[in-house]
Amino acid sequence: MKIGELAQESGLAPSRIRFYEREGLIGSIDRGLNGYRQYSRETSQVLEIIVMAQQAGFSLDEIRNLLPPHAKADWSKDKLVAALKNKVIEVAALQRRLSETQAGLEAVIARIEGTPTGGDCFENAEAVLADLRDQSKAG
Amino acid sequence: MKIGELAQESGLAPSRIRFYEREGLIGSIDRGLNGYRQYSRETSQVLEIIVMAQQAGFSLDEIRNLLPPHAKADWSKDKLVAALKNKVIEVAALQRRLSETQAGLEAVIARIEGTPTGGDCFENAEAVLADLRDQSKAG
DNA sequence: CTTGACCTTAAAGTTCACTTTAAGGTTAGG
DNA sequence: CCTAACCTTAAAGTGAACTTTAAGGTCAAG
Repeated sequence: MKIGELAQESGLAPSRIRFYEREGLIGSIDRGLNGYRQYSRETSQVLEIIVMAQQAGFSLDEIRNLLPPHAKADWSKDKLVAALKNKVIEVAALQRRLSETQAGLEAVIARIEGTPTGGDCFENAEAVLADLRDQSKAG
Repeated sequence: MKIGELAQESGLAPSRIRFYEREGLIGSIDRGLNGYRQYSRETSQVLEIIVMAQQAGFSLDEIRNLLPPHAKADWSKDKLVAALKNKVIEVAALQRRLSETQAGLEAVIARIEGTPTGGDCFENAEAVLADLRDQSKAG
């Protein structure tokens, strides 16, 4: 699979895939005799994980440190299981970060909406809205 | 409240607060006779909303369009809450996807650990990769 | 055997979201 | 009065994450 096809499949620009290679997020890959990169289908999995991790708020630096042994397909059973378990850990990390984001969003929504029974929250929301309104008028 | 105090309270650098003002995320505020900015206590909550929205993946451009009053007095609460809830749904979808990935990975690990260690490691790897592919497409 | 769509590299450019700098004005404490 | 710690501005600088450009090599079709 050449870089254009991988780009098509993954939805990422070829320049971006080459950039990730330069940055060490994906390991070095096979080259054909012409020097063209030859990718395995596994690579689009890796790209997918990178994109998801980014959406969860990880920097490329964090993602690089999160995906350590991008050893190539010299798959022994142990290596394979180790790599997969690594992925499990990494996915769990993404989930934790997303949960935090989720909780933060819910908290903000609750404060803005105000709760029917909580006078404190309502008062808070009113204050927030009043402040927003004041600042908007002034600007 | 001067900008340094607001910075202290909100955890944002003064330069960042001025930057948000320049960018139109917070309206221009009162100035003392000396020209110093005078903030109300609620401003730190506006900043909190901005930071939370950023963590949820909103760009400053999106946040700016979310906050100011383009129309009348009914401008922001519904719009803002709707956008935030939309983001919650997006994040939840991402989490579901990750849960599926997680379950798939664990199933694959269990399967590999339950197979005998024969000479067909490569065959195993191929089967595993096929599983991963199916998993990602099902998600 | 040329055309055009691919691929290669290194290097420079872009956008976003800030921060730092430069040059100054203000205010509280000794 | 002096100093230090605040505040002001405009403009330049930074780092992350890419993209674009320049200059060229490869390859299938006509």
